[in-house]
Amino acid sequence: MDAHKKQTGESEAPAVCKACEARHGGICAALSASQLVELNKHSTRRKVEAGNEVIGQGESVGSYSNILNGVVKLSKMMADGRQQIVGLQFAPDFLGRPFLSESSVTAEAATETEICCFPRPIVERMVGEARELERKLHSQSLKELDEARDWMLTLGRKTAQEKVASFLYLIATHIDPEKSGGNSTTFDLPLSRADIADFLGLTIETVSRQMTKLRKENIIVIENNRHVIVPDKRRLRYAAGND
Amino acid sequence: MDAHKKQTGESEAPAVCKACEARHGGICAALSASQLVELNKHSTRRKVEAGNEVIGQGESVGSYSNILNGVVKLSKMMADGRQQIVGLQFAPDFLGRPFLSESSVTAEAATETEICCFPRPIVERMVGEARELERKLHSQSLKELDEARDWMLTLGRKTAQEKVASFLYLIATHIDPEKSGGNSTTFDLPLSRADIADFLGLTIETVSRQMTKLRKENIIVIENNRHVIVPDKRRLRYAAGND
DNA sequence: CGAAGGGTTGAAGTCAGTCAAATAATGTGG
DNA sequence: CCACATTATTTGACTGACTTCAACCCTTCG
Repeated sequence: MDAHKKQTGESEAPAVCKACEARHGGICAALSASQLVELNKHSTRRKVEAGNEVIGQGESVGSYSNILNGVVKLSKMMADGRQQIVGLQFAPDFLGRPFLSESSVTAEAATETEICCFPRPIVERMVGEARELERKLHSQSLKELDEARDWMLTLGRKTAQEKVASFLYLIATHIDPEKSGGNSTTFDLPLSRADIADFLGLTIETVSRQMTKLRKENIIVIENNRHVIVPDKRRLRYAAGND
Repeated sequence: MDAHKKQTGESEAPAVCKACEARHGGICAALSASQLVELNKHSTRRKVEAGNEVIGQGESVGSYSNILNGVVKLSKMMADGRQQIVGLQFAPDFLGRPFLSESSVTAEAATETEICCFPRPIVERMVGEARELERKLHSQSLKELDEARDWMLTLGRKTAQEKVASFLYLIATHIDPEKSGGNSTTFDLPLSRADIADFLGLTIETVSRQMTKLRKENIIVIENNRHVIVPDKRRLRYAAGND
């Protein structure tokens, strides 16, 4: 059957892609099978350990990539070292901006992360050819913009308590491996207290205090510092000030 | 000459557009002369007084528009009334998101503003036809995303003093009617103290106090509460923590 | 003139930051 | 597997930046 398709000029999606975590929903979903084959020829899977940079702020970008699993944090730093995480990216998000060689943020793996890397020229050619791909990139940008603006409200107007609850709620609704059947969830925090603090515009100590406060109010249960159980997502959402 | 062009099927840009403030740099720059004529047939100029809504949060959008002059603020509000301005838009920015009927923010004129309105269906058809237009919209989204993330750093990590300086610097570099020859500038604040507070995640009082502090440090001169003189933009930039 | 809205200023209170120390988790070499 | 070093997190006491509450000023407008 594969042979037949090849004879007629049609191509099947590469086997790696078929099994790919990011095949659907990601940028690749906007490509035809033959484009996928083309892209796949030059793409390489890469494991990035927690804490390693994917793209440096103001660095020239050599390649683009899709997140296959794990969490990538986007951050900005001031001259004096103050830092702010400006976004979190999950599978199957696309990293990088075709045609813009400079990145305005630093992208760093928050957890152990797997990415699928594409060389710059290939991606840029494909963006030119496949309109669907451009649309997909545009819509991801819009999604990121909405998230950024939501977070501005959190940073500017919420209390420390609400900020921490907002963060936990964000993770609960993004990591969520469908195990969330009903109103309860469970997950491992992808970020250290220091990262959470940088995301929320707080200090480590305040994050810690608010976590224990949420724990004492039975809104969350914490095991091993990283594992969190949310018995009732609505309560968490409420604590986050989301209604 | 116009007649000749019409005979050959070519068309000239409409007169209104030729004189338009947003003709260059704006979305219209991505359109051919004939598309411009087409769009112009259905577009209407509208004046919006300061304080009036252009698009409501969660409201269905009846039309899109270009800002011709003035400043539009994008804001979000929490259930209990706390508010955060998540973006400022200047001419020749485009307002609205083709194909998305719901807006996640409220757009309100901060100053008296003139906009050029286009009916939804026309814009959406054109986006489908003109790839250049789609690109332009995408690149405006990316610009807004960068601005949003810059502001996240301001909201999360800067002091009240730096926030106010950042705001003034932002305005100085955006209003800037080329009169800024060298290092000094002058402008009228497009936002009230209340709006500035909502933009910076502060209270009116804190904004006021920081303004007088900057005044006493001779970084700015204030006349009539709204008119600001910046003798040295570099000093303001420094006060904003931008290096 | 008096009312109303926007802006400034002052005094007191509070939330989150800072500094410091204790405790828990993680890793390393023996 | 243990003793130790190292790092991450929690907890406490104190400080300080920003908020809150309140009064006041100034301009505008009926």
